[in-house]
Amino acid sequence: MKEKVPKGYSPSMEDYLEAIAMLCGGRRAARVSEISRRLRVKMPSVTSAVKKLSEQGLVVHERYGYVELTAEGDRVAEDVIRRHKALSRFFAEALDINQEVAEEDACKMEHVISPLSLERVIKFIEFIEACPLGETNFPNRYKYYLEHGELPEECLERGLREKE
Amino acid sequence: MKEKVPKGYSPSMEDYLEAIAMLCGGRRAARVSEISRRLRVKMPSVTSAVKKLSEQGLVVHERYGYVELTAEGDRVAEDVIRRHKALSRFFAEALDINQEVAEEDACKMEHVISPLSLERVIKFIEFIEACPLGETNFPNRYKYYLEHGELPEECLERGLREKE
DNA sequence: TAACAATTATAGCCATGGCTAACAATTAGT
DNA sequence: ACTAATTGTTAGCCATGGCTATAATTGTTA
Repeated sequence: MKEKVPKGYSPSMEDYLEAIAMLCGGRRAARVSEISRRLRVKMPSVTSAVKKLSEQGLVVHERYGYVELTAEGDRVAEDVIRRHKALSRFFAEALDINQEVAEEDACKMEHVISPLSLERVIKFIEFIEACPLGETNFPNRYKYYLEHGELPEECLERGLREKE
Repeated sequence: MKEKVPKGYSPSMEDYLEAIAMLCGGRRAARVSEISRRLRVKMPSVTSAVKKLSEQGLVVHERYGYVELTAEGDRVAEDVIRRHKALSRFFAEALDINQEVAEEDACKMEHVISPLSLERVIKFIEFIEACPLGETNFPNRYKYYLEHGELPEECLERGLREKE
């Protein structure tokens, strides 16, 4: 019972937890070599990170063996993944960015976004997906603007009407 | 002529450049103590950062004197500021996040966002500001959804119409 | 089962970027 | 002009998180 309660973890440690959770994928545990490959760091970096995480009670790891998340580690990892998914969906679906770049940006931003902004990003996606306005819906108009550099007709017409 | 051409700078160094540019604000140069206060780091941290920046040709600094950006330093700083402004406007105007949190998030994300995503964020703001649809415009609908947790009428009606 | 390959760990280095404590220069007050 | 306060620098510490080189363990296979 000496926990600092709602701790924050470094981007690096969050990356390790996320990678381990993805590798475990429900079933088996993760190997050091797998984590190393996934995060594109060398194995000694993984070993020392895992050591640190295990001292913090986030993973269990026996020498030359598997790496597994503890309940707490899993909780943290799932939260990172939640942030990641929200951001990558936002980039891909709302901003119309290709999947690869969307993932890359999500990977970096997931560590720094505030809880409030995260919730708003999620609301935003919910909203644009739940509000289906056919041809005139928001994503379509936005994409038209992206492609043509000009506003679509609907916007222009109404804009003019307002002005006079 | 030994430059690595389109270098990338660390978040920390970008923060220093940004702070110096803001403090110089066109006219006078910056003092170490000002940078220290603005970034909430101690003065020795500033001294060593400034030393590094001057080795990289981004600032000019004479002992016990002022810190000024070089042309190159100014170029980099302006780019950081551009990213910052785009992001904070996006958070504040598009996601309806209060100014303070918008600034905080922009401060962190400005260092990691990809050029593509940045451009899209800018386009996004341009779009929602340029497409004025009165009561039924996108920001209004989104804010309605934020406040009520329910889609506004326009969305619901059309959504139903589509289904049958 | 002995030896080799693959995997993992350890030791120890390096860069980054904070910090404190102590010292030095500059500026201001009298 | 002298001294005190302010400002800035230096030296040196620490944590983080990479890395290489080398050692240890495990698993496989002849």
